[in-house]
Amino acid sequence: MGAHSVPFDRCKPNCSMCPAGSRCFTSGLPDQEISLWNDLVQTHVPLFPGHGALFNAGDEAENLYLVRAGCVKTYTIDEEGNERIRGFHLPGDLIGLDALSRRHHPCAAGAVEASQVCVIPRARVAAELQRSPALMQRLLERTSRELSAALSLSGDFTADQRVAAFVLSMQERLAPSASGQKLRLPMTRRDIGNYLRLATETVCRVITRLEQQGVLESRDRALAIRDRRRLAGLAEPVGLSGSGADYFALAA
Amino acid sequence: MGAHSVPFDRCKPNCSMCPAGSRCFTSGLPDQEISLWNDLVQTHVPLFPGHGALFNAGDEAENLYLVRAGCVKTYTIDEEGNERIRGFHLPGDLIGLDALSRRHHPCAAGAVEASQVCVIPRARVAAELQRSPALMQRLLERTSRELSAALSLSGDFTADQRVAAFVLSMQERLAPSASGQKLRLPMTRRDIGNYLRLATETVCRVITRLEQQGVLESRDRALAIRDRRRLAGLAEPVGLSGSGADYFALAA
DNA sequence: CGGTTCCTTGAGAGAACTCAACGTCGGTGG
DNA sequence: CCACCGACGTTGAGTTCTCTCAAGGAACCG
Repeated sequence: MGAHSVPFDRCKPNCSMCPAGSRCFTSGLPDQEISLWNDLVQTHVPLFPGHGALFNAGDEAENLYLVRAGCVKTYTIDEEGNERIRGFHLPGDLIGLDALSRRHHPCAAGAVEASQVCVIPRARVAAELQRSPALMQRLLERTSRELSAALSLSGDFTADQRVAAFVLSMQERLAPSASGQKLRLPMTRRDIGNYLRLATETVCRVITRLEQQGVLESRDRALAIRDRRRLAGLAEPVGLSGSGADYFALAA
Repeated sequence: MGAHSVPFDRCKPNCSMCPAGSRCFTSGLPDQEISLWNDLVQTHVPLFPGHGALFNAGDEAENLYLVRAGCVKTYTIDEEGNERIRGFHLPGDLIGLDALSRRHHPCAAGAVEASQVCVIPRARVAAELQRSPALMQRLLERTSRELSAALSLSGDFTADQRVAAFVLSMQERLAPSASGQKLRLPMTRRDIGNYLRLATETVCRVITRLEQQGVLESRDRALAIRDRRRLAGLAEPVGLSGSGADYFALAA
C-alpha cells in the first residue's frame, strides 16, 4: 500500500443513482433533506487496493467519506509496521466518525476491493448541522451505532465466537434480505484475522471446524450459512448483530 | 448487585455548583448554553455499589446520564452470568451514548464507588437538538471520542500494554494536572481485569512487575507513576491516551 | 509458464488462564 | 474487645488456547 493519498477527480455524484441505495445513511429521509445532503457531497473517488490510502493516520480530517460501492478498511500501523484493522466499511457506511472530535484522523483508510467513496467536506457538514437537525441526528445515530459495535467486539471472546459473530454480521450487512444465500466476503482471511485479533491460520481453522460441524459452507471467499441457529448461538455472547434494529430511536 | 433500578428522588441540580466542574461536557460553552443544558437536567440521583443498577441491559433508554461524582461502570451480563465491563465513567462523562441509535440500552450501569449522576430525559435532549447545534456538537464529539477510545482498546495487546494504557488513562482522567502525584483508583483489581479482558491475577502480576521495574508504586488502590516515560512507551501501541486533545474540532 | 498472493494444515512454543492457597483489611455481632 | 466473615489483593503451579514457524496446494496474473 502506497504512502500517499489518492488525488480527487471531479465527478459530481447524484444520490438518486447511488449503488448504495437504501443502505445509505440518508435512506428514509424526506427528498428535500436528501437533496440537501447531495449538495454537501463534493465529489466521489474510485479506490483500489494497493493503490494508495484514502487518508493516513495523522492526516488532517478535512472530509467525511461515504462508501458508495466496494469495501474500505480503516486501520492503524504500529511502530513495528504491523497493520491493525479497526473496521470494514460497506456501501452506505460513513468513514471518519471516530475523528469528529479531533482535528486529525486517528487511523488510515484504504480499499479492500475496488471501491468508490463520496467525499463530504467537514466544514460543510459543520455548517449544515446548524440548519438540519435531521441529518445531524443521523450522524449522531451512526456514530452511536459504531460505538456500540466497537464496544461489543472489544470483549475477550474465543476465536469461534469472534468468527461466528463476524460471519453473521457480514451476512446482515452485505445481504440483509438473502438469508442462507451464498455470500462473497470482500476481504482476505488475513484481513479478517487482523480485524478479529486472530492469526490468519486460526481463522482458517475455525472456518474449517465450522464447516465440519455443518454450520457453514465455504470455498475461499464464497460462504454460505447452513445452520444459522448454531452460528447465532456461538455469536450471541459477542452481541454484535442487530445493531441496526430500530433506527429512529433518537427522534422524539 | 440487585436486579432493580434505583428510584429517582427529586433534587434539582445546579450546574454552577457541580463537583465535576470543568470536566463536564458543557465546560467552555457560553453561560447561556450551559443554563439551557441545566434546564434539561431533570434531577440527580445518588448511586452506591451493590445497591441496584442505574439501568439494566434491555431497559428502555429514557435518559442520558452525566456523572457528577464518583465512578460508574457500564457492563453486560452474558448467559453464564459473567459480567463484562464496557467502560468506566468518571465525573463529567456521559452514560448512554451507545444507546442513541437504539430504543433500549445495550448494557447495564452501576456504581463502582459512591456516586452521583445527573438525569437528562432523552426526549428533551432530542427536542433541544433542534434548537442548539452547539450542544448537539458536543454530544456528537463525546460519542465520537468514546468510539475512538473503544476502537483503540479493541486491539490485541499484551497484558503489560493494556495495564500501562489503563493506568495512564486513569491518571489523565482523574488528575490531569497532578502528574506524578499519588492516585486513588476507584475500582477493584477484578474490575480492572474484567475491563481489560485479563484475569484478576494477571493484573496483579503486571502491577507487581511494573513495581519491581521501578515504573509504578502501588499499595492496594493507591498508585503513583514513577517512570512516566517507560509507562507511556509500553502504552503507546494501544493509542488510548490523548483522546481529548483538540476539542472543538467539529466546529467550523 | 514462473511469480505472487492467498488458503490450508501440521507441530511446537508461549502468554494468559484456571485452580488453589494465603495474608490483609474492614465490618459485624457476640 | 475480639472472633468471625467476606471481599480484596497477592503469589505459585499446571493447563489451555492461540500464536509462530514451516510447508504445501490452489488461484490469479503478467
